[in-house]
Amino acid sequence: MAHVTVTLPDGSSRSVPVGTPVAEVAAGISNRLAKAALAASVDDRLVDLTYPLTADARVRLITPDSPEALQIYRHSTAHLLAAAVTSLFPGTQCGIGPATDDGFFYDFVVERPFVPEDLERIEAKMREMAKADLPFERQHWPRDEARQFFAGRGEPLKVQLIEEKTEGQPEVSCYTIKDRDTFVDFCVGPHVPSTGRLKGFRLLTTSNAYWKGDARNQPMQRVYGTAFFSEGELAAHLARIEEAKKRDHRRLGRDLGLFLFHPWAPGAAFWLAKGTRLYNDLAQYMREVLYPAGYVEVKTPLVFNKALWETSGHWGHYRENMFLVDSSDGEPMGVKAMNCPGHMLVFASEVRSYRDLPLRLHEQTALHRNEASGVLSGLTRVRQFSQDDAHCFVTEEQIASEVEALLKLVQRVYGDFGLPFTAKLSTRPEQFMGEIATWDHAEAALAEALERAGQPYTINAGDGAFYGPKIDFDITDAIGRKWQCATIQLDYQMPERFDLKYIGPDNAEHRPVVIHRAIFGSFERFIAILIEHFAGAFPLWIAPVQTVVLPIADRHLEYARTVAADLEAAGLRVEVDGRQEKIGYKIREAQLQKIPYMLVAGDREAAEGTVAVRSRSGGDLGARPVTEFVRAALDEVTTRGGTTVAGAAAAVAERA
RNA sequence: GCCGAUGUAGCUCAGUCGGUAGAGCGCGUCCUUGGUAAGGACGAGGUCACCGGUUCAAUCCCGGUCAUCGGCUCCA
Repeated sequence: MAHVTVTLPDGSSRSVPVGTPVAEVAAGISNRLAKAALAASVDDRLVDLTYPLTADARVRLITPDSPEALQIYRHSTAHLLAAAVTSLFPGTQCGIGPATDDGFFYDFVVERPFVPEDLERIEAKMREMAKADLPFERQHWPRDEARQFFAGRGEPLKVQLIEEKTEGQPEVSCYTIKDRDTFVDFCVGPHVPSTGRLKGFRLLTTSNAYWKGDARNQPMQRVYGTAFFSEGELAAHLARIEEAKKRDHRRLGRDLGLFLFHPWAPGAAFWLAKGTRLYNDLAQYMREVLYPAGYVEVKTPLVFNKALWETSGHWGHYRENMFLVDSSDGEPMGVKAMNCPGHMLVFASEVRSYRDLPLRLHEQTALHRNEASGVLSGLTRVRQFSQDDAHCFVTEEQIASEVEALLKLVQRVYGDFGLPFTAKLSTRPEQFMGEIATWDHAEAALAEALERAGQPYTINAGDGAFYGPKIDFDITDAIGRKWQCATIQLDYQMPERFDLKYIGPDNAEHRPVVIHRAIFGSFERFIAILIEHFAGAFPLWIAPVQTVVLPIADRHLEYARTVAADLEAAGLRVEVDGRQEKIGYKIREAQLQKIPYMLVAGDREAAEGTVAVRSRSGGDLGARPVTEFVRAALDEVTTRGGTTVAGAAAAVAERA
């Protein structure tokens, strides 16, 4: 019998008869591997364990530890869901059911929307089918036969998928799960060998979706679920969802008196006293970072003539997202949705020399974008917001060094907030403007800057903006969620549209390049992230109220006010809780407001010029002279104590 | 914008199978002056989101509007 040679990841190889399923290769290595294997990678293609080896190949078994494993496992769980649904609700049409970042979903066409009780029934059916350990069987069908089969079953969506995905192929693959009925799904796979492998899953919610995500198409019911290899990991994930709910900035924003929303201004926050404090402090922090880095701050108009937006190109592409207002002469004007066009006008307002470059314009004024009503959400998706926006006008040659400086700013700012982050370089998309040589040069400049700044990054090929490549940053918060905040985008188009020029050393006109960049992104969104990251327990240096003085009895109120005045004079943000309540009550309130330090003032303290310090996270620290506390607190502010991820985790551990 | 759900006191929520409503917390007054996470008594708060319809009667049923929440990106 003919043999093929299998090469394993460790470089070793072995010879097996032609047609041997990869599962047997696993069995030949070890029992443990055979039991753990879910699928395999053959010459970098993911396949089932039943896949027969017909040629020499590199083979890697996929086990729960493999990077691809969870995705396969979740996709199989989605199939199990579909099998359960079609079994319980005959006549249901299936759409698609992919794995997602933290679970899976499957879309169905059903008679009536699912209710929570349906989910319970479906999940119970899934467990029953998992317990029965039914095999996922792969079949190869002639394409026409498959089309007829699904058409005959009243599954036109599957027919459509077959037509779109397998054009020109003689055969298509389907997977079956045989229960009382046989569930058949058109699917490229791979899948785990049998339903018995699926354990830690849970259905979460249902929602509406459309076929192919297009509202003009067939409405469908989407069932979301999540799945992990073990019950323990599943429980941890569900706990994380609960934790995220507790940290929801919309709830904390109200509880902590930071901001509110009103139905009469949808998508626009009212910043209350404490929230404004935080907002302004962040704005000031950013100025203190940017001014020494050579930025100048400007304020440009909020409302512009149509001509500006026509020149920038936004009138054609972005108008439906802009608020338009009438002017006295009847011409519509656009409320600004971004600062760049205004900054182009600032640049163009003078003759610029190469000696003036880089010119860095920073702006924090409000922007408005008319987001669809259904997408508004807390501070993370709003209609009115401000960015820590800036545009750097540079020469072609300055790109790399300017971006390197920017990367260092990003590293510094996220470091100050204790937020870990990753960078990704997005390169030329299929639809792009300009010359390929220019793009190549720009991408090389960005890569060079990343290397020089010592910034690890991944490449997101083809994901750049049509006007230039970019670097995006994802920060990871205290409970592991990723948020895209900072961005650095090269733009060759906007200078072109506004016919920007500078005079070079050769005394000729040249076109500058614009770098759009933001580090926080928007103040609104960044504050939302900070609230959720710190669970509302801000480190001292950004806490809107840093200390509260708690007099024990009325006779200590005067002393408490003296203490507060001292703290305030030292630059600390302080309140006095002079209400006629017991000290335990005041402490409880201060803890719930997540105020970093509580200073108890009674007879002993008033007599000795001390305060009894209680820390939000560390409890009673004992009496200390006021001056000593001030010194320690100011030191903590300067060093940004409590900002690290570990500090945030400690804050979480505090009683909620 | 689309689909679904929700909207009752400042907050969290009960409730009314159609007869205009309640709790806890918070708030106010009084008593209490208390030493590290809730002292006590009394009291004030509601056009039951808004507009319209059905009805003798609507917070409840019907229609519309607004807002909020979950989705609407994940492509065998």
